[in-house]
Amino acid sequence: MQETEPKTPQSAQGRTNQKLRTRVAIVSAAVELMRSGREVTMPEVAKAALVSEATAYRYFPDLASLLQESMAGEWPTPEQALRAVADSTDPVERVAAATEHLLRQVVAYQGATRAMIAATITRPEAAATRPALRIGLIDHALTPVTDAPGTDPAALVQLKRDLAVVMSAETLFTLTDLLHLDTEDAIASAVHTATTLTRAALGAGRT
Amino acid sequence: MQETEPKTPQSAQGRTNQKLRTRVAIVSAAVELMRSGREVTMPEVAKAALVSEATAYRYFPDLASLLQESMAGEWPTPEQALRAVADSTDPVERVAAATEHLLRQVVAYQGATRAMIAATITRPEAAATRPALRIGLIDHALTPVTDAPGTDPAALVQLKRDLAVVMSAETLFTLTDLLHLDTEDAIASAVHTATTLTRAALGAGRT
DNA sequence: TCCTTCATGAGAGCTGACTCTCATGACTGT
DNA sequence: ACAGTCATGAGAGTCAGCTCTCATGAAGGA
Repeated sequence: MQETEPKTPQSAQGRTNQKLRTRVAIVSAAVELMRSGREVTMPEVAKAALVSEATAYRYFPDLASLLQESMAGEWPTPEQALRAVADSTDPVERVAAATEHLLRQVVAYQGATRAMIAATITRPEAAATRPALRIGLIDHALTPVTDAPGTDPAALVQLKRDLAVVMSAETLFTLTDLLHLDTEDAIASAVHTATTLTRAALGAGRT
Repeated sequence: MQETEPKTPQSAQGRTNQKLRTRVAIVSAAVELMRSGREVTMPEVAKAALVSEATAYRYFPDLASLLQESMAGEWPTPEQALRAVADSTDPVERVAAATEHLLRQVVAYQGATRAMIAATITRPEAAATRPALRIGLIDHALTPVTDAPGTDPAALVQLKRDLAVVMSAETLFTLTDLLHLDTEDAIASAVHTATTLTRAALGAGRT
């Protein structure tokens, strides 16, 4: 019951280039603003894109969608992110690298990420596309486990949930805003938490 | 350079009863609305308290403060929360109980909690008083460890950070909104994560 | 009892997330 | 080259979080 990709005005028909140009302009403006790390608002993006706010909303139903698409285009793929540990088959090491990468990205796009959480927390439905990034990273970090035999599938599912909670912007903000850790300590803490969970899950099945 | 407790209009001086009544009316209204689990807004609270919005803001600088104080007054103390495991000296068991309790409270006051996170995520400074609840619970759950000798202090600090991340509304919402778990599965998952971390931290110090 | 103090209400104002309408004019196919 | 389509802009409007001002009237002290 839905168009798939370009849900721009009048859904994918005629005047395609114009629409594409507009969409790109909006996303580019958003990306540029995001890179500053500051908060990103619709009015700001629209102004920077030389587009009216109304038009921006015609291309993206809400701020979250815009930020989501803009970030997705900027973030390295899981492969690129984990290039440093590409040769490693040690899940613990890979998860550590993935966690650190994820959190450093969040720090870099902190303002946009906060805006996204704010826009999403009171409308859970709008969060549908959010998990893509972390899930991709988690899965890729755990490929050595997934490929190899001998791991309890249920344990793997649980580990992924554990990591989805820990490898997150929410974790970063909990550590910095609530516990007042500085960025580096927060990242170190999260990495430690993630590796602990991974080690525990893959360690053994005694008792 | 600051008054300590009742930072009501004209800080604690004359007309004390009137001010107390007003403050209580506002908090009561907030509590009543919170109990419904629905979102809580300043205009709603003010109307329910038969007070103007301006007055509400005179007593509480922002929504977060109001919700914080209102929730704090409603939540069981750590002792009450962990009564069921009061006799237990097993940190794992106690942490499990604490986590489940915490998350069930969050579920009960879901709307207010979401509003609080929304109000807090884009203004980290305003989050100052938030961690009180979970930290209190965590500390109380870990008393058997704290009291007893033989645990690496650094490991304890790290465990508390781990748990501060996992025993949180953010965790619940990550699991329900992003991973689409239902409430019970989400709680079970978080409890599992918390116990895993506790067991790992207190298990031993090998390698 | 009078008078000062001060809590409060009413309401305007500002920002941001959205929504909706209406007129314009650029683009496209004929 | 004309005409109809449709992306877009402008702007008004709603709601919530907040801030600020001004007038009022009740509480409390003298």
